[in-house]
Amino acid sequence: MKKDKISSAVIRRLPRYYRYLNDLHHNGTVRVSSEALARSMGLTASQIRQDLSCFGGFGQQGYGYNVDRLRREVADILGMNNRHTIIILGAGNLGRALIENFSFRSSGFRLTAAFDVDPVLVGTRLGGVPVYHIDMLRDYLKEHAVNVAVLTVPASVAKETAASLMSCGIEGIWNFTNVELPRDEHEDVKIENVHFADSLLTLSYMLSEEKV
Amino acid sequence: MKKDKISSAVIRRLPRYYRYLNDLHHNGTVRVSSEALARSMGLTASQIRQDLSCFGGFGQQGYGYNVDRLRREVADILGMNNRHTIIILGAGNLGRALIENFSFRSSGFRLTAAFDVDPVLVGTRLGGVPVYHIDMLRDYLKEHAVNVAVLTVPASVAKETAASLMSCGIEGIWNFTNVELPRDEHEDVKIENVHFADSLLTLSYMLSEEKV
DNA sequence: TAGATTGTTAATCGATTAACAATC
DNA sequence: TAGATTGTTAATCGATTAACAATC
Repeated sequence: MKKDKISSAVIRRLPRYYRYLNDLHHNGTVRVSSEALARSMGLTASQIRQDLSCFGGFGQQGYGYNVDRLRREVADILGMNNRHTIIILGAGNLGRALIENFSFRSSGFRLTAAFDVDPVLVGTRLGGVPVYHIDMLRDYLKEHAVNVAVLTVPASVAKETAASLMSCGIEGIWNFTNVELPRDEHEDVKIENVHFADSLLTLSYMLSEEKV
Repeated sequence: MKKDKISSAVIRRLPRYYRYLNDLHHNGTVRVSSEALARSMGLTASQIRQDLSCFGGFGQQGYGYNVDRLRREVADILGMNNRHTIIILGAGNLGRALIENFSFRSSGFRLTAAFDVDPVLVGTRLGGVPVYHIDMLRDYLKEHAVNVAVLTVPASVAKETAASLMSCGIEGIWNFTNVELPRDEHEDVKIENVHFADSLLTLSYMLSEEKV
């Protein structure tokens, strides 16, 4: 599916392109030039054209880009049409916040189940999905094709839960614990970390910059 | 406080250095070489020495770095000793997850209050902090020195809430809404975005890479 | 056709890696 | 002292920006 290796700098910008294009689309904007898009995103037109040309020529000389077409192309590049299935491990506040308020669908994922150890939660439904006991995880994964797991368990059980997921053949982990997950022999598992503390510390750094 | 302008690539790595150094410290490790740290973090020793030398010489030839000393230096560079004060706007699931499970203290922040519009929550306490009605925000900010606000409100009110914070002189916003916040005339406000969707889409991209 | 804007090649800039003298 | 490892300078690599011919 991929020609050359795309640099991670480009990849990290793709979701942001998608977000802006989606907004433009919902505003009813039909065409956009690299110049105009660059201005609104705070990038250079050159960079946008360079980035997009990694994947093909989506524009037209003298016209620019068709917003809807480009939006769909970017969605496709991001794999948003791959009907990924996702489950969530840990239905505490954070897990619940994601289940109830995050639109997995908008990113092309179908959330099918949540897992927790709390007897009060197990057997209930949250935001439309059933909550199972975490002991049922292996059986569930055997019977359902699941690509990705969201890890919102306590840090103390993060590593073992991740190991269990990997041994069941999970393809990706969206990790919200502040634990660095070892891949061990499962080198092919994709891990995307959301490190809240790293993010806040970056802000902390920015606050003390240029003071004095 | 800063000599030359530090590149954002370096800054983004600092919290990760802190995390690893903190772990080493808690393991009782006293010294570490750039070589050993690089191996465990998946970087090159050169890069670590280069990064750290932006801020000064914290190591010693023939020995390496004293873990505790370096950890404290990095903490200081990150501004973790600046006793920042933080409030949180929006005490829904995500806000509550942060209030109850995220250790602001470990990042050098003191969480002092939460704000929401839900009459059931207003007047109560969550995780040790009082919940006020969001109408009290301006008054609260007048009477208390607050550096940073966490934005966990619904997307529909994100922009106006941010504008209100900025007009009250907030220094930083930790933004969890999927809305791009305009700075308008408050150019000096630091904004750190946590875009869940961008993160998940990056994972989605990685999943479809190298397939075929 | 004339004007606008792409895709791409070349030039520049910045970040990472390599090398090594300094020195603990 | 000999060995280890830093901090820094130089070399390389990669990413961003500039320029422009192609063309809608």
